Amino acid sequence: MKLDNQTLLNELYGEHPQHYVAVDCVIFGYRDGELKLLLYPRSFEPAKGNWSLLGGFIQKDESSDQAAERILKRTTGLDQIYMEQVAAFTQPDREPSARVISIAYFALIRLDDHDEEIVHQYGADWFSFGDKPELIFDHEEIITQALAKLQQKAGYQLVGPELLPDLFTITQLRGLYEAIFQRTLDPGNFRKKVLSLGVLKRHNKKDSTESKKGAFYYSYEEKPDSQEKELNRIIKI
Amino acid sequence: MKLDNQTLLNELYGEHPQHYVAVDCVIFGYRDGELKLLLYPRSFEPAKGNWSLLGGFIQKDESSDQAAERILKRTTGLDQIYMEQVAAFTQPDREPSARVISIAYFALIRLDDHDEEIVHQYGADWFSFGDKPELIFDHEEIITQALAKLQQKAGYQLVGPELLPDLFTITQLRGLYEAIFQRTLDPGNFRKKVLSLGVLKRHNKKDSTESKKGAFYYSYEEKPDSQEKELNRIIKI
DNA sequence: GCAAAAGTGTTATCTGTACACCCATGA
DNA sequence: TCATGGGTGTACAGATAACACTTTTGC
Repeated sequence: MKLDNQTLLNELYGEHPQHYVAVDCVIFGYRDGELKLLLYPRSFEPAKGNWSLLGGFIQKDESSDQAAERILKRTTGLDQIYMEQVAAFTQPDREPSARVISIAYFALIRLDDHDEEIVHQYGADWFSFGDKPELIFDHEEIITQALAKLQQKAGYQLVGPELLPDLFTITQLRGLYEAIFQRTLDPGNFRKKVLSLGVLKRHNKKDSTESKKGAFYYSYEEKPDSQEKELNRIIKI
Repeated sequence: MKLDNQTLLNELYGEHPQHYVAVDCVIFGYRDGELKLLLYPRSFEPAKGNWSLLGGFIQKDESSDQAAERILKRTTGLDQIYMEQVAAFTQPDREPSARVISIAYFALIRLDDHDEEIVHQYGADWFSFGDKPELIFDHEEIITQALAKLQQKAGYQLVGPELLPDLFTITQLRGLYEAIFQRTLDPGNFRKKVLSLGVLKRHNKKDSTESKKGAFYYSYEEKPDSQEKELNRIIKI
């Protein structure tokens, strides 16, 4: 107990309670036409061993963004991951044994990039979105809201580069969008739509693993003036 | 200091710090064609007397939703107000003298409903959105994000009933939307769009204060099957 | 040759937008 | 009667969605 520090604070806000504040990360990945979710067996009580989102507590001098980055880095070995805040979850009884306020994030990571070693060292595993185990506390609800946020983001700008390799085909990109929006999309119309955004650059190499004809690889091209075009809707929700 | 309680918690999460967690409410109103904002002179140190959002600390057994409701009720006398979480603001130095995590909300209230007495008793005042004073801490940024959230909501469903009287004209509704989106909207097109949603009910009474011809009053009609239609976009952001 | 994905083209329909135009009425 | 906002109609541009069709190549 840091009583000295506590005393200082009491002069200002001392009559108010303090709370544990955690971050919980919904980590999305994509492989084989399916949206994946990284889940962990909880390593400490309560609910030790049950499947859970990746989480941790906010420390004294870090923001929730920093805490989420720190936790993600520690457990997956990756940094500079795309992350976005989802919402704060604050029901007093959302954890049974202590009151913990949770600030939820979603993160998008490339499945092939990331360090399998570190992930497995924590007993973590990737689950298909449609086939996930029962989760502790309100983590199911957190995931639902995280997916809604991801759909919203993906509806306004391409989420290719965060979840796919540097080079990808339009069909792979469509597969990703079908996974995110949980419905099929017309191949021709999708192709025209994403190419019209003007942010994809075609390469001369072809991918021949998924079709006999072979499909051109594309990469995401960072254009400083491409912002405006991106505001057009890609998928109408 | 509730040391006994503290000790219990320490068995689980004791090594982690705790934080003050506040809610800050961006309270929107609408009058005379302008979006309004309810601001308070801060009643306690630090920054006492400076203009600020309405805020307060989350107590032991309440959620942030409940805290926001409690604070709003205490200061405006109103309950059952539409409120929505905006985001958590967590920069460690966002307040200069102590670390306070803030969960921001926006609230929509009808300016004519609310109890002027209670509001003024706290020295609070309504400011036009375009003409607000300098605010403490990061409250400017909170307001920016709150407006973005409001625009998003208003783009997908009518925000008439929360901000306007029970009976309103289409022109008044358009004025509200013009204030929210900070741009002019075509009168004819706006009328057709909102009426096509099928959620407005025309009354036989007319309002004659704003035009010579007089305009029909409408009210919001709660239809159980109107959900689907509401998902159509009202304003393209 | 055939199947299967890649890629292009065509068309009907819907939506957004600009704007013309009549209506009702208080000043 | 005329200015003003209320309210309706029209017409064009662009986006959406369904789907036909052609290309390429491994089997």
